[in-house]
Amino acid sequence: MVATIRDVARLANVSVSTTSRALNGRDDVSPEVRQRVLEAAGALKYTANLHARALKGATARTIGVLVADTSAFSFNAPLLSGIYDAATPRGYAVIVCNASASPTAVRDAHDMFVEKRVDGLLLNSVRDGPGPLLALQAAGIPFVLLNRHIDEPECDSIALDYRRGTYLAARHLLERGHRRILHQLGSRDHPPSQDRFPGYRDALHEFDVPFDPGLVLFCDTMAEVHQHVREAFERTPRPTAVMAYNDENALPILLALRELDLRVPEDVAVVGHNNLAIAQYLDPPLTSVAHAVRDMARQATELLFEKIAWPAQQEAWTPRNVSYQPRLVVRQSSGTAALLTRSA
Amino acid sequence: MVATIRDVARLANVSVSTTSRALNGRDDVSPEVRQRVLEAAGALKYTANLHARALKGATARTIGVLVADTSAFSFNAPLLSGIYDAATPRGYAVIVCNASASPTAVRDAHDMFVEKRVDGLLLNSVRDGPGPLLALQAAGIPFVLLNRHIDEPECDSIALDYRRGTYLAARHLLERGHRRILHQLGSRDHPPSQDRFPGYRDALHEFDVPFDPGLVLFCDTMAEVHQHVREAFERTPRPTAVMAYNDENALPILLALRELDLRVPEDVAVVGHNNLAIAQYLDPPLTSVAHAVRDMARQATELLFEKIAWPAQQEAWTPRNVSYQPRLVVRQSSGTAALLTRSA
DNA sequence: TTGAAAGCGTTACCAA
DNA sequence: TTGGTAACGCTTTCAA
Repeated sequence: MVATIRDVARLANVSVSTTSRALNGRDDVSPEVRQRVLEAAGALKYTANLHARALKGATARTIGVLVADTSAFSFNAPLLSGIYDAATPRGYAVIVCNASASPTAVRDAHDMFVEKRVDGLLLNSVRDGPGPLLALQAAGIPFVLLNRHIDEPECDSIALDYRRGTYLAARHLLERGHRRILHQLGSRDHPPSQDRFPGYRDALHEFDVPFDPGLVLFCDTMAEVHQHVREAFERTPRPTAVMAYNDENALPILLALRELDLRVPEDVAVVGHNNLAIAQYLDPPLTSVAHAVRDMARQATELLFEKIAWPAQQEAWTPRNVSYQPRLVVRQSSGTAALLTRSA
Repeated sequence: MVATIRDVARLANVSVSTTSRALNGRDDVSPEVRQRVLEAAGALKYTANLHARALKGATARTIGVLVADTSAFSFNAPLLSGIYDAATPRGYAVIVCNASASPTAVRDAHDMFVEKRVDGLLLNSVRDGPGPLLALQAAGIPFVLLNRHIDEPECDSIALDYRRGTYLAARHLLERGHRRILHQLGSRDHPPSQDRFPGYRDALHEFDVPFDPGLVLFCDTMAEVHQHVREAFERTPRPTAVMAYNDENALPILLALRELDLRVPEDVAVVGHNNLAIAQYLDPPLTSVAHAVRDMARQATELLFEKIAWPAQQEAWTPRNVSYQPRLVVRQSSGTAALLTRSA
């Protein structure tokens, strides 16, 4: 179907080895022969078979990405975008797998990555614990944890500091006088939800505000967000502020508040998370915690390449744990300066 | 670094060929030997090298995806998700490339896909014209155009019918009495923008409304959407309705209208596109054109697999062009039944 | 039931 | 400067 190097050699009337050297731009080939070989290759539309190259010891120039849940759109899209940005200019291809496709998806994906002899791996899921990671280490495949952390084995990780982001949001609200702050989270067993929660407690503790478990809501869908938040605001004493799990979830929250005739920010302050482009166009513009997802992914990919290129024989690699710091973007949904004065 | 089949054979004390047969579950191996081989493989954590297999004639079980622009988040995320959903259960890996990474990105990506001998290709970009497609056909790599179309060469394509979606939205507004409908689009040279526009003209024509070029706005960023739409509503005669390029863009539009104290839907009707989850939570809930992006991607992937499995030697393949029909989801932003009566 | 050998497409090593 | 040969890891004849 496709021409091989032998076809090219035959057409150019030289040996296969000379053809190989000519195609690879080596200098021990006469200009005239090189010319003939390149013409023949062009005529036959020859493209080297990467599998053969990989078998000879070259690498496949491919990295793998294991994503926790491909349906978490607004997170995964910039994540993958950052990875491509770093990988493509280096000539690396990216294979993406979905860890939540099936119960055995994580294992299947790891097996596939090893089969394909990828040069390295970015893991956004450690659902199956340290086992697969140890296997990777044994197989000599470098990897970096992407927005996940695990204590054993000690490995490289680059993560957004959700705890700190949540802390910043909560502190901001506490500073403005809020004491009953509703904390809306995603699924109970979802790592990003678990990462956020301690930041809320940190801030409460700092302001000597007792923790009320009734103010924490775990929601699996937008419809649940809407319903649970609405119910929470119908109870007394009413919360005076809400921290949304993310900016999308702020929308059903804002709807619930409209339905209850509660004004934002006069009656209730609202803070989002992730600072999507839409946040500034909401009514009122949404205060949100900005995380550099794309940058994080890019840097994780660059760290992975550093690791791939590391001469492990000569020097031991020291694992790194990079934490990306969030930034609170204050807009009107969390109150104005006037409000600040009033409640201070 | 990693065990080969010879290591396994040596440890199990059998030949390489027997080892291969045992590992591949062939039945001409004695149970006792098979057992020994599997144990040895387990002990050495043996994983077959896919490059060697591919070289022997097996396929790499990989498909490639060329995405037009990885930063178009809300479109690409469900697109890729649908592709994974179809590919992963079949044991296929997915390599994703970004066609807008560099001027040579399309060519580079095609070269890479051929080098890697992928089994098939999904193309969401035909930026470089028919040349690369002809090359693929010559190389015998099956491909399907994903939400793109090209006349020559004749090839398989699966696309969302943006023209029809835009027509439905415009007709809906015309039926409610609107005659000055602002049409906000994305970049002028962006195919999805070009696909939408004729639908607008179709509807105007059907209602005998003359086309006013001043009512079409091309915008590259959300900030531009906000600014251009605002300017358009400050001119007289004022439009009475807006069709947003997509739901995200509806947000800066709604903001511009709020700033001008124009009520939605009483003063201005607004229609979005893509029907994101957030549409129903906006204020007012946004009428939007729903497109089944994920389904389209899944079906495109399945069509690709059908093509990959096609016995081309025996029967000629007949190209198909599937058009995914949109659905208008009417919510309050385009007016109520009362309004309909009033303006009819 | 088992094993030896050939070959997939490529590159590297040596000789010529 | 060129070409023959071996080897990468695997599967598949074909013999034994």
